[in-house]
Amino acid sequence: MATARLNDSELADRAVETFRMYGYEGSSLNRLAEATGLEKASLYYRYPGGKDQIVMAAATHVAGWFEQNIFLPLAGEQSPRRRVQNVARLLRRFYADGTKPCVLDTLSLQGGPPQLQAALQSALDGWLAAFTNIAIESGMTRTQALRRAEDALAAIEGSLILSRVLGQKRFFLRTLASLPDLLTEP
Amino acid sequence: MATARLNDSELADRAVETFRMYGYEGSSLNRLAEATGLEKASLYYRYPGGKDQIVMAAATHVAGWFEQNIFLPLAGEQSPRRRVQNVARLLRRFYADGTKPCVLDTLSLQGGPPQLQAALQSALDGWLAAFTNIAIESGMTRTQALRRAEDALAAIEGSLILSRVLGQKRFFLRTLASLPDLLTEP
DNA sequence: GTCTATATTAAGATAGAC
DNA sequence: GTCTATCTTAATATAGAC
Repeated sequence: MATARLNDSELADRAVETFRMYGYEGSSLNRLAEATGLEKASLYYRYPGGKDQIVMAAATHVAGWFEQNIFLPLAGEQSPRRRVQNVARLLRRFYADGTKPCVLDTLSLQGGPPQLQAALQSALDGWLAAFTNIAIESGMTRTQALRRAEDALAAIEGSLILSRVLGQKRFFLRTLASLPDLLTEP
Repeated sequence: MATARLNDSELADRAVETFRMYGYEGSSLNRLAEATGLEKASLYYRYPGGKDQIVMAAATHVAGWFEQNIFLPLAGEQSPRRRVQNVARLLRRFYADGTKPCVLDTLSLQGGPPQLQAALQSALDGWLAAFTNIAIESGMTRTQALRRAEDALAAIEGSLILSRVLGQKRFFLRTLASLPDLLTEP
């Protein structure tokens, strides 16, 4: 058997980059083929279910990224504040200083397979829980911590839109800078 | 000359509804025809430039809606707080309690004509200016007012995403409820 | 001004060679 | 496992009747 040009993780990663920029409907197989360096037929070999299977693999891959770069670091050894600072740094890279959209936004538009919405919901739920937990650990009540987590998530997603539409990174970067206080100062 | 089934305003309104749900790439002429009740050929008669012209008309129409339902009410006669409460009510209807996405989000993805991004940027700039002005009028410094306006916009856009992905209106509704304090309490 | 019918291009998807 | 070639369907767009 011939060896694959890209492993599943690299392949899903390229797919995520395409879906986050163009959305589900805008991510044609031609664009996905170009982004991955594979021909359309090769994509069908890797994902017999076609575009729907590719987008689900992309969603799963992003959920894994959240696991590694948000959930795990937030459950680490350092002080809560340092852990949040670390996560903010990782988020800054993932969103390229606010120049790249969030898949939770992009892929939650109408269109795509029904399970996709469930996958996005699950990923966002996990993210909210991770933020809530670090806020509780920082001394907040459950209610207050939940509220801070929701505000933080909304601020991240909202500032990404402002940064994208106005072409200015400062909105997103400022939100990241506010994260430590928001999540760890009761 | 035969009389049009829909005037330009009604037509643009249906187009906006389609674009906000499906984005630019997902809004095929078939979907636009279904949403407007016109055949594709009739859409080309009204908009010879095709889909690109339709999306620009939609963007212009939304900018007009902002003018009428945000800028003008915020420059009204009542107290600043009452004016913001009024705008919050209008926003609640426009976003259907947080169940419908914002075109500034949906249409700012990759794809579509280049002028579209300029139109969205201009609409968002106007919205920010209107929010900033009411905050200044409420006694804030220019710097503080600008900051509050940006935070308010990001909170609106971000909470719309949370509400959409998690299927819960409360995120968006809570943001609307916080608007009067955010924009009029120094 | 809107329609039916049709042309043209791109999208999603498969077959079979290497 | 990836490719070229091809099929089928849907998309954008136009022609011409009413």
